[in-house]
Amino acid sequence: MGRAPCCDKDGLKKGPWLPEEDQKLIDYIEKHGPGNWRTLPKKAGLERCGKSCRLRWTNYLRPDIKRGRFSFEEEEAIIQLHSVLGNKWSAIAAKLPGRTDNEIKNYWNTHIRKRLLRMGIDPVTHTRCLDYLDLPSIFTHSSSSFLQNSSDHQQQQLNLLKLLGLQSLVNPNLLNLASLLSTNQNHNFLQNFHQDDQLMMQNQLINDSIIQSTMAAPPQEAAIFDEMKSTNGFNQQCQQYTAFNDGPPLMVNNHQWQNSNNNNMVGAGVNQDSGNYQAMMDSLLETLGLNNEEHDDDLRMPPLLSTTPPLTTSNSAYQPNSSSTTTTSSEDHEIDSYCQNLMNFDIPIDLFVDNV
DNA sequence: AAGTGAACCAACCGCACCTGG
DNA sequence: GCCAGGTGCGGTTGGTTCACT
Repeated sequence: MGRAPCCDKDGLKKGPWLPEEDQKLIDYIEKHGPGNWRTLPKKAGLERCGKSCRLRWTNYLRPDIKRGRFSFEEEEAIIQLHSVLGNKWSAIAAKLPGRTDNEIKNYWNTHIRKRLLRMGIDPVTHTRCLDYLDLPSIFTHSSSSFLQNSSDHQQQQLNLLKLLGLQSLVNPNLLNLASLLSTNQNHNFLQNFHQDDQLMMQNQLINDSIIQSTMAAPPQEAAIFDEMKSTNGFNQQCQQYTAFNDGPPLMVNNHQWQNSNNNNMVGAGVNQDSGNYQAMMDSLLETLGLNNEEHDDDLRMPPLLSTTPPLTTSNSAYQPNSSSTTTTSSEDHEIDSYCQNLMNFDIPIDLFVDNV
């Protein structure tokens, strides 16, 4: 049995609202308040369905609606909130006074989403896109620190395939968790909160991610995450790790946990911390009766998530200095670089986020 | 000036959740 | 606990405007 329609649509008007209709709706709501949307149209003398009236009021006629172009600050808030909340437009709108979910959604789809794509950033995951079909240019991308760190071409290719394997084979939920725990994106992002808020939010994000991952993960992975949740000091150790390291930890040689940015692996503290992380993961696996050789693929951290220099090689990726790509206006250029900064989470959003 | 395609955005649609009987 | 109505939300559509040829 299907649901009954929200109202009898026979004879009801659809399409754009006329000024007279707007005025009737405004007059009625100012006098009686929004109330029951189903009965409102009849009482207000409108030949519209209640749903249409509600939408017109909430998206257009409400007195507190701010109209006009989105400011840089608003755009910044939208991107950052979207990275945390996803397509929860109403939740995002709740953090931006005067803006409606519909308006934000439209602005995202028509402006921000395209801009991020042009910059080679996946607007869904907020991580860099990698065009797997353009492998030759990846192999010849000499500016990549990943390749610079390898000694010979064969090793470079081997590492690259390993890298791609990490990106494509690991459970996406694990990647999310891994990036959450370890990337400097989130470190910088969290850095901008007061310490208490920071700890609270980071724990919340970690717990949410673990819950989400556990729900979607196969039984063995679920068991690992249950253990992670119950392991004393796990969150604290992750925070310590991200506080000292620029990039996500990597599992190398099946046994060693290592900072992804080898150049920074020189300080004693950093090495010590890397060792702590490794010890943590090793003890966790041992507790579960697992060992690294058998399960490292499941727990390896993704090296490409945010910390490595741009490895995006898609033909459509935004390349500011490339003459072969479509040129953008200076304004777009400016906004693009602005967005690039946003993706590093260097700009505080605490003005917009009370509690996430 | 006319034609065409892209961009924009208000509005619609269908689903899911909430709530009261 | 079940059901139906009310409401909110996210995805999509289609009309209008703009830019380009």
